Amino acid sequence: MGRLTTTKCTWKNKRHGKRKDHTTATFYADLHSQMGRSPCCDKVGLKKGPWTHDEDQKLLAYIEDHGHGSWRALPARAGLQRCGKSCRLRWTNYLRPDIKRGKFSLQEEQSIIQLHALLGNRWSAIATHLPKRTDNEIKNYWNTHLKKRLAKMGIDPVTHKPKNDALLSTDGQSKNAANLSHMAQWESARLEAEARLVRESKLRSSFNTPTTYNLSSASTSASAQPNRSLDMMKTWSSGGCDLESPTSTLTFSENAPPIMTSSVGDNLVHTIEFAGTSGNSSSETGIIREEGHEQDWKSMENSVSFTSGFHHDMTLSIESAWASPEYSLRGNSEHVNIMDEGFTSLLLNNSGDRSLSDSGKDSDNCGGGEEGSKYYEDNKNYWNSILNLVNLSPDHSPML
DNA sequence: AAAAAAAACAACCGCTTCTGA
DNA sequence: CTCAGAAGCGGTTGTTTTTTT
Repeated sequence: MGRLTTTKCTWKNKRHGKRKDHTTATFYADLHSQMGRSPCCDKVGLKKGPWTHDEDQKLLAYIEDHGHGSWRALPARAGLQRCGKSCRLRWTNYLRPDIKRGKFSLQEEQSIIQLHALLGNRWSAIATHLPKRTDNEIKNYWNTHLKKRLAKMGIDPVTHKPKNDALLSTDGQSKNAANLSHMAQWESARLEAEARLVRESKLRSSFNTPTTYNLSSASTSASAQPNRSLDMMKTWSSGGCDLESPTSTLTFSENAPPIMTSSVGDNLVHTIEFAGTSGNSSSETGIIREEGHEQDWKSMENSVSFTSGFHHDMTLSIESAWASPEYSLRGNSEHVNIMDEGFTSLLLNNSGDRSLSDSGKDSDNCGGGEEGSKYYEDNKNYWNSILNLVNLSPDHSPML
């Protein structure tokens, strides 16, 4: 078969790309400890590789009775021939009762993409906003599904911009992209702080509880946190043209209606409904926003055309972007405009029947003309959508 | 039906960060 | 303030499963 046939006793040195046999690995581990870096645990005689059902049961039973406490000490106490780190990973990524497994919904995928555009490969931060999903699962899903799809569309999965974006070096769009990037950095920092607060809250809430794992207290502790997020972003967004980030000139206008609301569902807490039209547009195009949407996207490939303009529903715009081969293959002017804007900009285009050729023009000055203000209106809407997304999250995020 | 290739994902490794003494 | 241990985190590997040839 075509499976990889590397032997079980070899491993690859990541830094040097060389394979070493297990003996050599052990030697290097010993060397490491002699050089001052101690191994995470005594690996002699410890089992590696896939967990058996029996091991899972032992770990589950132990944690149910005693909590995990010290991971290092846990394996011996639980009667497992594993290192503590392996136990922690198994628990965190697989056995924990408050994690959801199975296919990602379309909404979850969109959240991942949005958050990745903001945060990059910071999977734990992203996972904070995707309840019941682990960072490892999100990371795997990104690497095996989403990244490839973006690449297929000609979008750089790292920057979320078209791969030919290098051509746009001096115009307003590039400046705007830089502004978005600056804001993303700020938001990223904020999310980190927020996650820290949540962790602290968790610690506080569990301070008086026995070592036994308590799902209910863990999962609700974040709710007790006052919603203190996004103060800075709100300050930005409320300040109009006079307010700037330390480095950005991106501004917002006031009094725009929110474009995104959220609801809490059984399967997905952050169901993102964009203002007004999601239901209609879904039914119009036969999109099913649930499990198995991969099929739906494929089926859309032959039915969605960008020549008709953007849909009211931002969600649909994204879906269309995913699904339409024309999007990535056509070479006409409309296509160029879309590609110039980039994938992230697709998220901005939620404002009705706006034509493609209007997008992204004359946007470097604040309030400079109708199109410019429209453009900033869209930017504001985009960031509002992100704000809503992250604002809602702490109340529903699982404790990690 | 068999082989090969691709996809999927659990688990590992090692660096970084946090925490408490 | 410093240090060591513990835990967190992200990149990567390796095995299994599924799809294609």
